[in-house]
Amino acid sequence: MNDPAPVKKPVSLTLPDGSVRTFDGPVTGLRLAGDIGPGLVKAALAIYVNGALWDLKREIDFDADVAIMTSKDEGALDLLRHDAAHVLAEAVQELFPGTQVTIGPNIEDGFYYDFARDEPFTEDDLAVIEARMHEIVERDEAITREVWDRNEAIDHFKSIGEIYKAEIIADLPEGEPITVYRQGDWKDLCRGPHLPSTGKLGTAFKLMKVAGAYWRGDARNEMLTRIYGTAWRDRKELKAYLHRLEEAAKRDHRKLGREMDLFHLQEEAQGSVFWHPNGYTVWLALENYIRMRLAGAGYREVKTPQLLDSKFWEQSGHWSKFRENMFVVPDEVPSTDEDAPVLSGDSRLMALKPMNCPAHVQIFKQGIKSYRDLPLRLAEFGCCHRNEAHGALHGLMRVRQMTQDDAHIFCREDQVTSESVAFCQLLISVYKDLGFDDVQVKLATRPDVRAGEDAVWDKAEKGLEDALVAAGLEYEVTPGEGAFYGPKLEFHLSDAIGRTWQCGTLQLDFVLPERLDASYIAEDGERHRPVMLHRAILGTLERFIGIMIEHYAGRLPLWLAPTQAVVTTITSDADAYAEQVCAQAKTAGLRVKLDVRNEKINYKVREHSHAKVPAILVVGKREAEEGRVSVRRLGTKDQTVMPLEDAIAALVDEARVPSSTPAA
RNA sequence: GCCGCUGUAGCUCAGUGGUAGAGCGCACCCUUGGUAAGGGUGAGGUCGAGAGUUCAAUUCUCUCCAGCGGCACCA
Repeated sequence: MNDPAPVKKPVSLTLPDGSVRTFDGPVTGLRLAGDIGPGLVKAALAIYVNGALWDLKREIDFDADVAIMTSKDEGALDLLRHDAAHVLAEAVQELFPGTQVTIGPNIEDGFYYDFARDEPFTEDDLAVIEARMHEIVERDEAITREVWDRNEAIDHFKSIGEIYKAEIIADLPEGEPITVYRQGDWKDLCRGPHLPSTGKLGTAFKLMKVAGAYWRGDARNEMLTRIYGTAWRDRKELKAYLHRLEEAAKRDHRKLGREMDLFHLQEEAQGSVFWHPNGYTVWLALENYIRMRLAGAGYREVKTPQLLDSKFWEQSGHWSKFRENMFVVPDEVPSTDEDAPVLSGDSRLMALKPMNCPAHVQIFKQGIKSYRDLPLRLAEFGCCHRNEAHGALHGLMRVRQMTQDDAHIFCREDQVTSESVAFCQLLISVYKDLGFDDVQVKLATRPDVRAGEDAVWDKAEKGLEDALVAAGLEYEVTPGEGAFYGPKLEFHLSDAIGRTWQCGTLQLDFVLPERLDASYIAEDGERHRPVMLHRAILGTLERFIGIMIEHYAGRLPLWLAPTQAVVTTITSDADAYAEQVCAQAKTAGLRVKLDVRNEKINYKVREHSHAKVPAILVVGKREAEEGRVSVRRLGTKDQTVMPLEDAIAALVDEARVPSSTPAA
């Protein structure tokens, strides 16, 4: 029996300008482009069909709103980068037979592909692979989409030794079409869409680095070898991107920390910071600012022990949940005999605190608390130690000894929302004072394994959400990412190269008060559990200062700058006057240094500019005679000559701590 | 912790199977110069640590340590 000839149904496509083109049957994006103009065939990369992105060579057999994507479109880069990942994979499999492909998505600024190979790639391989990628682009291999049967696909990929691909297919939801993209002799399972041919990728790509990455992002799985690359529309964009990376490297807080003499790290205390006088000046300015803001928001500052007995941590739950991150110390007098073992026998175990919360609960528990005492807000610049994995350490951003601007709010359940709102408002106000407007906010909701009843979680999550809305914050929900004891808000800031770091946080906790038996007497005369809010604005002083250095490229606002002004001379004739200027500025409360070295003014200006000193007060014979100073501000070449008093007054005004009341 | 790379003077980096070099910085001398490097002289290095190969190792091999880039973890 013959199939009846398919009835050709006309297809009408509506273009973005509203015009409609009708074809006598199914039509590809490519044909539509040709119908519109030959230039478009060349420029077209893919086509939007009712909002979904399709391959140009896929037949459209129904009426639809369409838009042809060219490299100018937003989203074109994603497509380009995804194709670059495929070309990378093809190149790798050509060059290194037996290498398995896994996944290769586009990411911000580029793409990567994870390969399974006994021998990991090294950076030397990149040049060879990249050269092969260029060949594949030159071959201009046609890329075609095929829909496969699920089981056939699994069998096929298994048969060619691609067990990861087979696993991916097996895990795809039933009913999801299995699409395989063929480019030349090479093929890969992929959702698509893709460019019509490899030639469309162009030459504006570059392989950047190799790295290890766990299969499916799980450390229990085997490690794959990942190749990162970047891809752009044209060479000019690629060059601009590489330039951007170079510029970002100049703002690296580790580099600036050295250049500005702020801090250093050394291997005998890895992960713990040696703060130099300059850096600690910034620290103190920031800490005092936060101290002022907290006092204004009704917090009381406390200080709790560093070293606590292991039984304390057992009670808090840290011993079972967090011990691998804790520094444990035996409480024993070490042997003074050089040849004897340092420690012997069985001593009690102590641990350096990794968090402040259990200690704050102890303060709460002293005496009997009434509902009238709530909310009780206990703040501490708490120095904590966490034994972070070696590979996690990163300058100031990830350390082992950290000082949090920590506080715990003990309150009634009905106070959770108002406390959360107040916290968000405080946080935003602080970030604004510190120059950060661009904050990524995440609401991490209940994880699968959790303590507490769902009704409580409902309330807690809603409380946090309400707080975000009340504070006018945009946020993203990260489901399942909350702590086991409660949901949390995370406030992320970006570093110089776009990596984001969590700084502020607000976590609701219904578990710890229970575990440590904290209670208050309510109006009904009964004992009730308080709710605990763990919260930090900066997160840790270390990380926040690291972020600030990069954010400001070292050019800290005057109130935070270690040295606010340098007074320097043209010739030694003005030394006496310079000393007077310096003394007067100091008296006015400025952090000022005197530089009367026998060096040329060019040299001294250059040096202090490199050190990121915000203001240079140059004095020569003329200024000395007139009681004036020549002010040169960092980042400009301008010089303003003004009376000494005016210059000092202006600097003092600018150096005022934000949100502080001006001196009367 | 896992994968890759790196480790030479205070900093940035060159270099070599026969124990090392530059620029900047530093010290001293000359220079008193109006807003991003004035000139000269000099002092600095167990070439990350340990083992191995070798007549000889900073150089080659192995182990360890640390740093860097990712992954995982996380403020």
